[in-house]
Amino acid sequence: MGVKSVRERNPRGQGTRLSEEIVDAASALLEETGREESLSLRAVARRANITAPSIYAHFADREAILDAVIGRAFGEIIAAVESEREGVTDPVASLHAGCLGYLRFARERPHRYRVLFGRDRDPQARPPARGELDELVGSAAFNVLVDAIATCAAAGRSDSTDPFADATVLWAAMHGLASLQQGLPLFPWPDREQLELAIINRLARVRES
Amino acid sequence: MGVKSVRERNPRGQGTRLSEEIVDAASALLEETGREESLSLRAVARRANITAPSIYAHFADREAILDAVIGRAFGEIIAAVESEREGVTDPVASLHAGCLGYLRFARERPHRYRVLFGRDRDPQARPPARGELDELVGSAAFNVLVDAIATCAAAGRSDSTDPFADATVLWAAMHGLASLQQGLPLFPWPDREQLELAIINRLARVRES
DNA sequence: TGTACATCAGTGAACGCGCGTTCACTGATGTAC
DNA sequence: TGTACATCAGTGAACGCGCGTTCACTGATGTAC
Repeated sequence: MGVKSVRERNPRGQGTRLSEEIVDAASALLEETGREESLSLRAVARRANITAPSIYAHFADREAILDAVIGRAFGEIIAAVESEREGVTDPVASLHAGCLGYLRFARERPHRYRVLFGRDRDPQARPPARGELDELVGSAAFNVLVDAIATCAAAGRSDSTDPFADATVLWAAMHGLASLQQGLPLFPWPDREQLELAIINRLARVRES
Repeated sequence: MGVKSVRERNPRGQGTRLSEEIVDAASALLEETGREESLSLRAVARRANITAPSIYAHFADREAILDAVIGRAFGEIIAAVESEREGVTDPVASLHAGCLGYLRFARERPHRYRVLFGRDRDPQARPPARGELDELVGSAAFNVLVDAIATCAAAGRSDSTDPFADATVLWAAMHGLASLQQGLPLFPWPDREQLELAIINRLARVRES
């Protein structure tokens, strides 16, 4: 603040370094403000200690920065779920671990989670790129959930006869719980873990032990 | 367009008429664009065939217009649910009717639904007013759902032992389904009604007939 | 019935601001000779 | 080893725009006499 510092220039071949620093800055800004619309190109540049035009060497426009932030957040939530499931072999325990990990990510990184499915974006603008992203990375992640339910069913631990449909409702329910809990903190929420397990067990049709 | 028309002035005592026309204009604009941020004070004024400063006689600021739009949408979804349940006496059928009505509203009026729980708003700004609104009208609507489940349980048609918690997860799941279906239209959604009934019956613990 | 006047719904000009994007440029760094 | 030079990451000024909000005002309408 006040001190006018000129950024120390990156060495030659390291064009990607600034590119990553820009996404860092945008992600940090998002985490702070929680508002997608506060990620203006100029605000991101200020945060990265850079002048606004410098960004154009790395991103086509403001929208492209947002795409990069979303892409990174996608990777983060997938990693969070996978790390939670790591080493868990029991099918039901594995389903629980993954789902609880998903919900934990949404709870602990609310702004990052929100940007994944918030969909505040102009529907007119670049639907192809957005669609591709969602289809590819999203469906890959979704298939993990389908498999988890199918594995439970194969092991006789779930009554699911349509793992795809059951995964769909389970995912929708988890998303709804995550969204509402962060949107309505004043609501008198019952015990969180009880809600989460009720959703998982009932929608994945887990057999009562 | 191009034709500069001066608005025909409202008669004396009818100050509320313009007030309603402003909310009309804002709601229409929201329905068209689907983006909360496109409801700029000036855009609303243009849509209402009014100059921007005229709005200040009726609303304190831009945010107040949004509050009015949200308030109206709340009334609309409550009316939609109630009209769907009207005349249905069977407890389970009544629960189904209300929930399907909720989901139908979300599907047919996606932008209005989104503004209810979208929560894209500055968390710093006027949390008290927002909180009041949510607590009062929101919890009244929510209690309808709790009662519906409790009635099913009392009639032996549901195994719910905690209607409040079950209503919470059911609501969250419905919200998630509504949000995702409108956010990810390219997802290969299974049969909609099957999903909806699965969510309702499993989370409200409706007994299989 | 006729006229003067107070009311007040709505206007139009102006302000300062942050925005996205463009353009010509600068100057440290690595390389060729 | 020393020097001239091309590269290119990043700068700084400028553009036009829509925004929220303020201010002094206008002029049709209802009312008091």
